[in-house]
Amino acid sequence: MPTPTFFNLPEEKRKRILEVAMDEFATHPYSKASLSNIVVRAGIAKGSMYQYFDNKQDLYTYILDLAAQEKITYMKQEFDREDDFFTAVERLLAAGTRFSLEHPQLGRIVANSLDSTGEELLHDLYSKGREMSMEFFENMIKLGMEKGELRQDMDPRLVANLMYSLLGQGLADYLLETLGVTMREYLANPGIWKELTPEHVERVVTEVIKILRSGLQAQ
Amino acid sequence: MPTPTFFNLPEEKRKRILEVAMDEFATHPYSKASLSNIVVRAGIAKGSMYQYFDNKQDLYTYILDLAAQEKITYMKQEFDREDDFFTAVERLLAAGTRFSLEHPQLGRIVANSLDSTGEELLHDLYSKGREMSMEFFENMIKLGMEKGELRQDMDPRLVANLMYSLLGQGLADYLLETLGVTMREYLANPGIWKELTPEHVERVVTEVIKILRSGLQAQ
DNA sequence: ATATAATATGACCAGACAGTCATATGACTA
DNA sequence: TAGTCATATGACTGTCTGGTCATATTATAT
Repeated sequence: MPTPTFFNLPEEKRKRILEVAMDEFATHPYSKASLSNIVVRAGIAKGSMYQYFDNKQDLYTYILDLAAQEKITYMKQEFDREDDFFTAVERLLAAGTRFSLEHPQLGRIVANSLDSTGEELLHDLYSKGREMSMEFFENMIKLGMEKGELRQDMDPRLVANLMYSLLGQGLADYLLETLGVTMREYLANPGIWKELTPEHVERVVTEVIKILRSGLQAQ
Repeated sequence: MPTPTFFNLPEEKRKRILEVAMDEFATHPYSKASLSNIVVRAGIAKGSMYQYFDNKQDLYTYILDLAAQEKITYMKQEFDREDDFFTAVERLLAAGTRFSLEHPQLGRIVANSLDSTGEELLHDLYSKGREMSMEFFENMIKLGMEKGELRQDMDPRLVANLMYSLLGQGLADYLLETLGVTMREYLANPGIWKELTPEHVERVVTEVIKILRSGLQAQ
């Protein structure tokens, strides 16, 4: 957690530091992100950073938490526990994809945290995030089975795993790819979002859900 | 590419260097893998490494290529272009999963290369691998559509994307998870493989294919 | 104006990194 | 034995890293 000093900072300065740090962690995995680089870009002294945060990990976890909270809030708006399974998944997938396109920086920070390989220091933190998602999915699936919306000859944990793979960053990446834009380029210039209207997102999401519902096989 | 000197090395020494380097690149992403660490563990001088390879990237690309070739060879054994779509996917998925469990080191090296975020240097190389897989999937899908095995109201590119997400490292990870083992632990002690028989893998693969075929929805 | 506390600073440190190079060792040839 | 070529070596360089700390600046209160 940041020190009280950090919260006493004039808002302009505090925001600037956060923005720069977010950009750094969105464009580099934890171990490659550079504190030295951040402080230079934010126009503050190295020592000052250590008046605000204990160390690199403290800064990172704070920022990851901010990003994750923002995404969760965004998704919760879209989630309605009264929805049937496929409607719920459709809305979650649409919301997640829109979030990644509207807030690519935050999206990347969260997405980076989902691949725990190679960051031993953060492995526990990262696992926790994955486990929470998995549990959420698993409960949705079990409920869908009880309500008779889903086939019951499946292992919920396995299905949750498949959904986790499917519903991640993948769809946003696919949409950018159809425009010939890499996520890297998009991060640097998100103006291209104009072409990716919510309707466009919705159309692709609908197709994915149709597949999730009925499979690939010809009738 | 390695220098002639490297290939002139006594086999024992050459193998030892490769083994150590593979382990390093399997357990660390490119930027975190340490040449200094490799040479110490392999018991050779730093300078010697530079008699064998131009630089770190040269060593890495060589090793990634070895791992990828090995996996491709393994998968090709299992692939039969006469198979119908779902049989082909089933066999590919089973083979890929078995490969990751039988050769976790090679599997990790390849899997690490599939996430190009944060390794700007290697971005082009990594993209090429992804594009080749995607093209392969896309062709399979188009063929399946033509043969009437698959629904034809889907965008092949989108389906290829979904398959790419689905058929990656995910299933091997899931299987390890059901045993309460992380990939990290498994890499250090692959002896646990005994519990993960090919039949076990086949059972889970069959379930995934059933879902891929007919979806999640209750009939 | 003075004293006290909060904040800002950047030179500095130790460690790790990829990569270099002059020198040493060995092996093979004449 | 002398000479030539391939190979091996590890001390060293330059650069970057996260992190520290004595000192300087600023704001607050008396």
